[in-house]
Amino acid sequence: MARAGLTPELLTRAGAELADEVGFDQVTVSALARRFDVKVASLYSHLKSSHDLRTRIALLALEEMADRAADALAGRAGKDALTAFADTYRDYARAHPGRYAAARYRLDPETAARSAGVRHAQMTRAILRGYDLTEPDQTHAVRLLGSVFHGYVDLELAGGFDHSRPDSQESWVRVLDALDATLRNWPSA
Amino acid sequence: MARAGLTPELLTRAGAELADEVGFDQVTVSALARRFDVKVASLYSHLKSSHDLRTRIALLALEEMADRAADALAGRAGKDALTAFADTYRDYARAHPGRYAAARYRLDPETAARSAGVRHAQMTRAILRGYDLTEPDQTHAVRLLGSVFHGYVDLELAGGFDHSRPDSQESWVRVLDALDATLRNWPSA
DNA sequence: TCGAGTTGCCTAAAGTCTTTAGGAAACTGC
DNA sequence: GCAGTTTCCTAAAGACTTTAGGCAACTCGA
Repeated sequence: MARAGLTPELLTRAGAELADEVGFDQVTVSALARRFDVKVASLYSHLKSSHDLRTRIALLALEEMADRAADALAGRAGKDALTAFADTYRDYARAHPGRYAAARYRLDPETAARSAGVRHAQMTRAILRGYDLTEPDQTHAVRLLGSVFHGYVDLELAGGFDHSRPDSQESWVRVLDALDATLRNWPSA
Repeated sequence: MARAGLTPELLTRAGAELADEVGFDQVTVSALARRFDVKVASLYSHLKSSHDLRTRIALLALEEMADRAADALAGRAGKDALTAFADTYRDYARAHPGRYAAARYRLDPETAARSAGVRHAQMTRAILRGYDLTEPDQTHAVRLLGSVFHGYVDLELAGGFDHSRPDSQESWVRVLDALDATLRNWPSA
């Protein structure tokens, strides 16, 4: 029988597409096998387990987001950098909801340390260089930014802002305005 | 054979405990049946489906959180109300991670409209009465608060702040300080 | 280019979970 | 105490995960 030419990378990309189409938690080894017209057991030559597949998709999503964020950040500083960064995050989530959910998949500490999650943290700190914060306030601010970005995008994706006025885009802009103001006037302890 | 005396309410409570012990996505009809020493099919006299079980747990969690938040809010205003509200949210999540995850389970619009989620929104608006915001800024602020609370708690629960200094409690306090300052000096459009 | 070794896909099978159908024992109320 | 209802059961089918073992299809050295 002709070989299908599967590789872990190919399966991961297809898994990411599947996630965007049907949701990250609907990504199964079975569904992926179906997509390649191959028996389920065959995939186990390339993937250790269902968890392995999910982890690979998560790492892919983190990489993609970090790459886009890095592009967006190039040559920007201050509020300009803040909004560019935040927008890539939100835009990615809306274009790729399954991948975004994947990026929130719980990784074990070693995997997380080797992931592009580290670059995210570095970029967040880079943005804060445009504001006048020193440790430990900078760390507090990193956590605030992470919370707002993740929280807003997550609620928006869950449909939380769907059926109320004003529309989400408007709130997003105003939330970023508020965040910028907060960073410029960070209250001391 | 003696009856087990199951009811949807009993099963929901047990499901919530199970969620806190093993995680919300590990809550299955099978595991619940095991816990009551009863065959799986028996539970289908009380629950429509696995989705029904999850929905009930979600509604329970939303109720519990709203009740605690209402208690915490009684007699408080301004920053005092803000932190009390935020703390009940975070404390609940840390004490009941499975239930907290359940509260984020996607409900269909009608169910959501009948859920305690509505009370959460009302309480958030009540807190903002202590600040000087009018529509549509109040709505933007509601969304900001929801994002920060949810985002922070979610990241913290995912272990995002585990292995770095300063500890999460300290950041939480400073984030709430910053949020209070933001609301007091909300930037106009 | 041909044989040896490796790899990739297969069948088979066991264990998990969900859900429905249909039956019998245990309750309920008249 | 009997009729009707409810609750739990057995049985079964369908989906997903994972492992074991087999054979065909590649790869490479001689």
